[in-house]
Amino acid sequence: MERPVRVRFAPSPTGPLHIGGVRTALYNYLFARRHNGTMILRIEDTDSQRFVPGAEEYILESLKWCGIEIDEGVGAGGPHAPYRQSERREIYLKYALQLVDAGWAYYAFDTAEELDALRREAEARGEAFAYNYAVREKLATSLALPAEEVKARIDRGDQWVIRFKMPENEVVGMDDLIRGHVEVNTSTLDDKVLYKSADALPTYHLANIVDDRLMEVSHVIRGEEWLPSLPLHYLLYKAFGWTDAQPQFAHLPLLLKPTGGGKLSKRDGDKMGFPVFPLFWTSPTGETAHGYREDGYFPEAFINMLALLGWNPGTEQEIFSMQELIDSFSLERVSKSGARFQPDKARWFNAQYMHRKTDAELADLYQPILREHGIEVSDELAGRAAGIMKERATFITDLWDLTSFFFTAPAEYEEKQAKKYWKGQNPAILRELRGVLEGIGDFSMENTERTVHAWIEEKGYGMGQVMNTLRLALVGAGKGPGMYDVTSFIGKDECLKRIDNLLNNLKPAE
RNA sequence: GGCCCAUUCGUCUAUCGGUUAGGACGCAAGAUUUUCAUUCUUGAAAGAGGAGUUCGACUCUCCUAUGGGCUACCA
Repeated sequence: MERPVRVRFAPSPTGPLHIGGVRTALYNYLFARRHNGTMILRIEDTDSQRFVPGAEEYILESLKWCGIEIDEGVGAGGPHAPYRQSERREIYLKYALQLVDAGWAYYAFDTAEELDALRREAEARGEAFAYNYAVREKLATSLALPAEEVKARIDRGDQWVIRFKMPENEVVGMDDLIRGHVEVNTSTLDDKVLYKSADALPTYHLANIVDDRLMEVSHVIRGEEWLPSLPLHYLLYKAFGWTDAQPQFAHLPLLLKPTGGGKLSKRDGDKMGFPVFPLFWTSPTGETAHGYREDGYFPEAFINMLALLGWNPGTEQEIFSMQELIDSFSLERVSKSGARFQPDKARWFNAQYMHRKTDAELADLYQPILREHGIEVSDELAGRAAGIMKERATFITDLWDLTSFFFTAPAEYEEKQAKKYWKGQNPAILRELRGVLEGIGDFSMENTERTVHAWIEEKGYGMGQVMNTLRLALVGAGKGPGMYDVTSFIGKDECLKRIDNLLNNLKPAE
C-alpha cells in the first residue's frame, strides 16, 4: 500500500528566511500538491541561543506571500500539534533515554571547556578531534564511569548530554531520491549530541527523527548540507526500530553566489544589488536587508525563477504558474549540482510577468505609486497608462518614469532631443500642427493619426521630423509610446497647452 | 586535514551509448519602428584532464583536478 505523502518544511527561527530556504519550502510544497499530500510547517527552535524574535512571523509571512500554503503545522494547527519543537520538549527525553537503555546512546559529562581543550590539543598535533569510538570510553561518559557515579552526577545536577554511540567500522548504505545510492563507513562519523540537559532540549538530529516519525512524514526534502548527517539519521531510525516507516530522503542542491565561491549569503545581496530574502527584514539590532517583495518583484515571478533554479521540466517551457509547477514537478528532474543564483534572469522573469498583467491588475499595483506622486486618477486611466508602457518595464516601480508624462506636462525638455528637433523650421511646423490638431473634431487615436498623417503627406514633411518635435512638446524627451497614444490619452486641450508651452518657453537651437 | 556530494556555452539547463550537443538569460549584429522600448531574425559561446569499457562515449568505470557541503552541547 502506498503511504500518503506527508512532507514538512522545518526552518529554524534564527533569522529571516533565505531564498534557498524558500526554494526548499517550494519543492516540498510542489511535491506535496503533486501527490495530493500534506504540507507541514514545523518550527525547529531547539537552539535557545540562536533564537531571533520575529523570525517565525517572517517565515510565515514569506510563505504566504509566495503562495506556499501550509496544510498542517505552525499557523495552521493539526492532529500532531504542537508543531513548534520548543513546545514539544517533554516528548524528546523519553526517546533519548530509550536509546541509552538500548545501548545506542550514552551520557557524557564533558564541559564546554574540556571539549575545547581536547580540540586544541588535537589541533596542536595537526589532527582533528572527533568524539567517537576511540575516545568515548576514556572520557567522562556513562560508558567509562561506574553506574553509581553516573547516577550520582545526574542526581547532583551536573550538566550532561546524551550522545549517539556511533558503531565502529560499519558501512551504512543509503538511498537518496536525487543522488542515488550512497555508502559511508561509520568510523568516519562521530558521536553526535542528541539531547542536552542544560536547556532540556534535543538537538536537531533527535528532534528531527522523532518528529518526522510522530508526524508520519513520508518524504524528507531538504538541503544538501544535511547529506553528511544522513547516515546518523538512518542509524537513528534503526536504533528506534522504525526502519520500516522511515521516510524517503531527497537532498537538494545548494544555491550558490552569482560570482565567486560559496553558497549564497546575506552579504551577497547587499554587495551585488539584489535581495537574498523574500521580504524586507529588520533585525532586532536594527540591521535591514532588501526583500523581493519590496524591491518590486511579483511573487509569481519570484517563485517561477526559484523553481527553475535546480529543477527543470524537461521541456522548453520557462513560464510556469504555481499550478503548472505542481503538475509537472518531480524529484527525478531536480539537478544534482549547485545552482548559481542569477540576478539578470530574475529580472527577466519579472518583466515577463509584467507583460502578462492586465490593465486592471496593473491599475491596482500602480495606483499607490501614482498617489505618492500626488496624482489622483481613475483606475481606468492608471491601468491604461501602465498597459501602454508595461513592455518597457521590469518592475511596477519603473512605471512612474515611463508614464509620468501622461499625467503631468513636461517640466523641462531633454537636452539631446531639444537640440536635435527644436531648430530650423520645426517650430514653425509645430505651430502649424497645432492648428491641425485644434481643428480635429474626433480626437480619437485613429482619427487623429489619419488626419495628421494626411497633413504631413500633403505638406511633404518628414514623418520623424514632425513626430519627434511633437514628442518634445508632449513628452519632453526622446522616448515613449506612439504619439497618438499620448494625444488621445491627454486630450486635445492638454495637447495644445503643451505645444504652447514649448513654443513660448524654449528658445530654438541654431 | 578527514568524510561526503558534484562537474555540458559566462550563467540556468536539455541529452538517460550513435544528435550539425538543443533551449533560456546575458552579450553582439540585423530587421521592424515617429522616439525609447518591445518583438522578430541571426551570431559568438560548452562536454575539466587522463586512462579504460565499447563497433561507438558528454552519457558507464577508475584516477587526477576543480568546485561545494559537513566536520558544534547550530540548524
